[in-house]
Amino acid sequence: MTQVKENSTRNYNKGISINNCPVTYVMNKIGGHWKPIIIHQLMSGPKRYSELRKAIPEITEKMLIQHLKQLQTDDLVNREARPVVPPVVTYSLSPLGTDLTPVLNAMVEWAFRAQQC
Amino acid sequence: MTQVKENSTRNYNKGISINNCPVTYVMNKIGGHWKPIIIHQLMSGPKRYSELRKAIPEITEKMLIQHLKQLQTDDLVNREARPVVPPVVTYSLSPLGTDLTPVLNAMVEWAFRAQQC
DNA sequence: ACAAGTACTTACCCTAAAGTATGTATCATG
DNA sequence: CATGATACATACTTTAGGGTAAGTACTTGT
Repeated sequence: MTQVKENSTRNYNKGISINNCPVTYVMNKIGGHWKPIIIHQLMSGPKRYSELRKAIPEITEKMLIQHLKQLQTDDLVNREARPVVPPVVTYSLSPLGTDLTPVLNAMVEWAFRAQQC
Repeated sequence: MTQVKENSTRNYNKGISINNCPVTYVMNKIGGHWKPIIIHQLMSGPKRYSELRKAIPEITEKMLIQHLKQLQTDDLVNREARPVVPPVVTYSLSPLGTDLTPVLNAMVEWAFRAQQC
């Protein structure tokens, strides 16, 4: 029975609220290797699961659905499943997810300015 | 002798350039648990090492200097050491680091909009 | 009857990032 | 002569995130 350390920063940061640090809050939502890439793909319009896989060839299926699920629970993407066979599942950005555009744009702008120095 | 898998996505993402994915490029610079918090602290002006420690009580010294070093090599913060005893070391945002302000502001704005929904 | 396509699921492994704990150099001061 | 203050360094451990590989359910086409 291995003890879980409740008061570690690791655990603390998980439940961090917007009031503690808004930037950390955002990082928890869109941080990591894959989430920004997935969001970026969906910014060019809704896509089926298989289309996302083709658009991001390096991602594994596990990572793809795992992050898509997380993005759903965070209300950044919507999932629409048509009950046909073979299944047709379409993912799209929610209004909240669409609102991320200025954030990602600011990042891209900074990235190019950083490159020039 | 354990083989290192050269062609893993893990390794691939490390050397990712701005041309592949600007957002991932930015994430590599300011992502993680602590970097945004440190940058945010320095946005209110230069601070000594000990001041940063007091301002971010949860961070360990190891994490603090480790990320300060990384931020230096990425040219986001400057380090100024006065050769006195006891030492006086002051950290401040570089011009490039200061340029991150719109990015962090966009994040904060989005965070508060997200909270209302 | 079996391969193919779709959208997942699950079990197991590996590593990088984060955390813990302790040590170092220098000098002023009591 | 030992303590305190500052700004680190370093060895070891833990954990969360990511990766690999294989399996599932359902139906259409051959």
